Amino acid sequence: MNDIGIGELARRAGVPIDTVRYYERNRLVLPAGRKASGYRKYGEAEIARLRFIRRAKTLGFSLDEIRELLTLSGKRDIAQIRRSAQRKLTDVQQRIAELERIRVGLVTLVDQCPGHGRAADCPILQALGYEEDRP
Amino acid sequence: MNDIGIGELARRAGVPIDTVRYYERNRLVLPAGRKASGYRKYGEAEIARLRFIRRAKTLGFSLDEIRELLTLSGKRDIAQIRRSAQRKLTDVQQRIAELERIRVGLVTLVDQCPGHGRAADCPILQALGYEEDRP
DNA sequence: GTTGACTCTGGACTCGAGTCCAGGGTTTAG
DNA sequence: CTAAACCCTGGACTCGAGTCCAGAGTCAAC
Repeated sequence: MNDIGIGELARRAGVPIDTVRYYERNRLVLPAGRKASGYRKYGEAEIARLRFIRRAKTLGFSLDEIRELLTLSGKRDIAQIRRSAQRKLTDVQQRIAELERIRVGLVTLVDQCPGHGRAADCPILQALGYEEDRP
Repeated sequence: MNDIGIGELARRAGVPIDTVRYYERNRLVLPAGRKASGYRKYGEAEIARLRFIRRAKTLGFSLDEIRELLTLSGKRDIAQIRRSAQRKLTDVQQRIAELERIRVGLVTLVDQCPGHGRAADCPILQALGYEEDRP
C-alpha cells in the first residue's frame, strides 16, 4: 500500500510531477523516504496531503497558509494550536459567509433575472455591496 | 454622492490606487467618466464593484472569473446568462462544501484535539482526504 | 501665484506559484 | 542486453496580479 513513486503519486493526486517537487522545496509535502537510487517514495498519507493542498488552493489559500493549516495538528503547544486554529476558523467562516452571498446572488440570477437590468441591479453585486467604509 | 476621484475611490474600497488602474486596463472597473483635466471620475457603483472584486479574490476567483461574474447580468442573451450562472453556481456550491469540511476539521481541532496525534490523524486532513482516485 | 497633494501615462519591476528544459542515472519488459 | 519509461538535480522561464517609478499636468488653499 505504501511505496509509490513520484509519478504515480502525481497521477493519483491530480497534480503535475514538477509541482510535487516544487511543494517539497517549499516544505509542503516531504517524501516518506528515498530508495537506494535516490528515487522518492510516497504512501497514502502523501496522496491525501496533496489532494488537500489542491483543494485548499482553489479556495484561495496561499501555500503559506496551507502549510500552516497542515502543521497545526503536528505542533506541541496545545494553546498555540488552539489559537491558530481559532484564527483560521474565523477566516474560513467569513469565506463561507461571502460565498453564501455570492451563491444567493447567482440563484437569484438563475431563476429570476428579468434580463433587462442595468449593472447596478445585478443581484451578485447587491449580494456583496454592503457595510464597511474603511476596511 | 457621485464624482469622487481615484484616490478617494481607492481609500473607500480598500485597494491601492495602482490596482484600480490595473483593473481598468483589464476591464474590471471602468471610470464613470473623466473630468476635463483627464482625471478619472467614479461613483458609488464603482466602490461596490471594487469591494466585490476584493472579496471575490480572497475566495480564490481569478480576475478572469470575476470579470465573468460581473458581466453576467449585463448580457443580452438570457439563456446564456442562465447557463453561465448555473456553472458558476455549481462551482460556488462546491467551494462552500469544501470550506465546510475544513471548518469542521478546525472546530474538531479547536475543541477536541488530544495533542498527541500523528499528522495522519489530523482532523483537517481527514476532513478533506476522500473519494476520487482520478480527478 | 506658489506650494503641496492629487492625478496622468508608460514602462520596468516584483513575487508567488508553478513549468520546462538539459544532462544525466535507474528500472523493467521483452 | 537494451529500449522505453521512469526518476534525479539545478537552473531558466512563464504568467497572473500587482507595485513602483519618472516625468509631467492639475487643483486647493494660503
